[in-house]
Amino acid sequence: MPGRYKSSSVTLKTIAQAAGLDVSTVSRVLSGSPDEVARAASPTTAAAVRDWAQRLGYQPNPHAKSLRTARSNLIGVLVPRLSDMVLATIYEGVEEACARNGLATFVMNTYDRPTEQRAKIDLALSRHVDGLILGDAHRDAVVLDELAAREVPFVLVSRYASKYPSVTCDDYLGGCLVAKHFLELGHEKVGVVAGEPFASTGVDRSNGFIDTYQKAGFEALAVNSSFDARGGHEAAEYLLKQAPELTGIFAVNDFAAIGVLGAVRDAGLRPGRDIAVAGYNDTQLAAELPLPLTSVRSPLHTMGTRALELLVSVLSGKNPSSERLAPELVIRESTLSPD
Amino acid sequence: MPGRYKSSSVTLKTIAQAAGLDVSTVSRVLSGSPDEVARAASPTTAAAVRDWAQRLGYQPNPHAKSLRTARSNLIGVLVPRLSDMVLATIYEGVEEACARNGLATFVMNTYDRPTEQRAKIDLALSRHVDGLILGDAHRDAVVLDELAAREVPFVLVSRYASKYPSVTCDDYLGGCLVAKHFLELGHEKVGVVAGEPFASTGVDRSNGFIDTYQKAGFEALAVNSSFDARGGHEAAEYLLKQAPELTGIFAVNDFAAIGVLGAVRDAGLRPGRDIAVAGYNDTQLAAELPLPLTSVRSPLHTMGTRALELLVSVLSGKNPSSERLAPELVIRESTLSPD
DNA sequence: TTGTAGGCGTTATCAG
DNA sequence: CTGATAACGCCTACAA
Repeated sequence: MPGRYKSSSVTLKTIAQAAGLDVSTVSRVLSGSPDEVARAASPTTAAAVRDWAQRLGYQPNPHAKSLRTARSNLIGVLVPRLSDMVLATIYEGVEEACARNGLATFVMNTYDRPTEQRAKIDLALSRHVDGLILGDAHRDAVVLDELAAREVPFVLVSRYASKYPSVTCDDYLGGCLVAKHFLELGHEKVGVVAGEPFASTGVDRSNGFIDTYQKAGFEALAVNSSFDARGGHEAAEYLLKQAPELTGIFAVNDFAAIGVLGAVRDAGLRPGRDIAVAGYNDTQLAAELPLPLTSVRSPLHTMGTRALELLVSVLSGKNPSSERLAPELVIRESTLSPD
Repeated sequence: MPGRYKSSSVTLKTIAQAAGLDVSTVSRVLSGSPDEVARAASPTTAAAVRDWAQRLGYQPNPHAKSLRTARSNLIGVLVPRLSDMVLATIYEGVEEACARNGLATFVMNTYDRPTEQRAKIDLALSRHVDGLILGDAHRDAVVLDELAAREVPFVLVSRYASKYPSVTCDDYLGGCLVAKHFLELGHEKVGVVAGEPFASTGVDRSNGFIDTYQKAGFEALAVNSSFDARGGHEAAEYLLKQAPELTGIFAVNDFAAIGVLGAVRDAGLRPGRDIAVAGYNDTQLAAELPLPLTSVRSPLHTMGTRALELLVSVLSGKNPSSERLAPELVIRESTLSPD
């Protein structure tokens, strides 16, 4: 019996013996809902059972329970990578909501690679999770279609795809907010560091920005990038070479924006003075950078909790609709009026 | 039967019927080690069983297995917070190593609060994890002592405490490396943003730095801080007010260092020219900042994998010794020779 | 209101 | 080498 430790091996049997009752009676008291119990056991025995359970420190064995009920109270969570602070913060919300609902999670990184996505999904399913929260959805929803075909309950978070239930930020609106801000400042030549084309986040943020500029009669220059600092750096280098006359750059992610700041400085420009830079997500870092960064705040923690609640609702057989949370522009020194 | 989906309900029984064998035989083939099988089943039946298992897509039910064997192949992982890129990267290593060992993890945030630590430990134990990896150890090891008293197998990662098995970076050495670098550059008046006093990481890094300076005949000024950008900002403000003549500041964490950069700029100083700034962990960000940051690289991913391997070794009844990985100084523009 | 009797899918012990 | 049998802890008809 290797690997054992003093776990509470207090079982229903233990309590039954202590209370001089049958195991089934004990089970009824301990697992039923309040009113179920009321109808199935006398108040005195119920009290006695609960008392013993408390005193002995009874903890139901989750494996036995899962085996019996075919429900594991386990949720699989897939993210591109947890070392992306954005997803990690969303996960904090998921975890909190899980705790409230008596659920636990398996979190796994998929690095936005479809093979990994499939592999990790299978891993989660082999552990018999009740459902999945996917933070790594691609716009072409092939993996999701497969999942739906297997009738696995799942919800998306952060990114949406096809018509699957999701909790996202209104990224299009977020992009518009930045564009309006830039326009008010008088920036006419602007660029967008647009993120990965397979993620709805980057695409919507860029489109919101670009469309708003178009309506105002200007063309915004866009280029894709990875969501990290390096990606932002490279993309901004490209933009500045392509169009040195730019006076504003919107990066769809704070980390990319940091890379943009670096590239701007490398080009001999003063971010905030010569060129406005804005990011997205209002990461903790944004406010604390040497040059505080204008950014769109998205309710990351809330997205996590709502995603879990959405999944719970799906698991209970409902067919809830997706949710889109409101972004908010936070203006800081990285966007000032041009000289 | 709510919340069910097409899970592979192929059981041993299914295979036994298909192959015309007994369940116990099938089990022996499918669960034993290669040589155990060789002694317990004829090659032909073994092949047949494996063939059917493959063809039917058999997946053992982890709950049944856990119930029977009292081993869950589940690991609990506690971190201060996953939105700290450092811990998230360590976790990536843990996850990878888990996958290799057929294990899965529950990751939980404890926010460095002892009550949360205890609560999350209990949560993990109630799920019958086989062991724990703790990334949130405090130097006063009270929670750990409790855990040890309950004979729960666990290892520490990132931080160490008391004599419990751990995988860490040689943080003291890391601090020394920075000090030597600063000394070579001719900095005599220096400060340390030392992080939280309850974390061995911050303490060791500071001490390594301070001791090296002391040996060289100089006094380094130290102040505690939280590990994030805001903490670094506040700490640096304090240091610069206390001793405006400082020409170098070592922050024990890259995020704190970013805060330091901001404070330095706020004070009208040019980081990298007027004052050297160094961080720790060589986060992705360090290289991409507008002013690239000198930092000590710690093998985060490896720390994660080694921690899991250490735990596996503990679980197999061994008494392995702790491991301390080597840091490496990465010099960038934030530390140049003083004018 | 309580007790009895399976069975969820596995593994382990015991005969044959 | 293989098959019967029991048990892990829990839930739930069904019967009393």
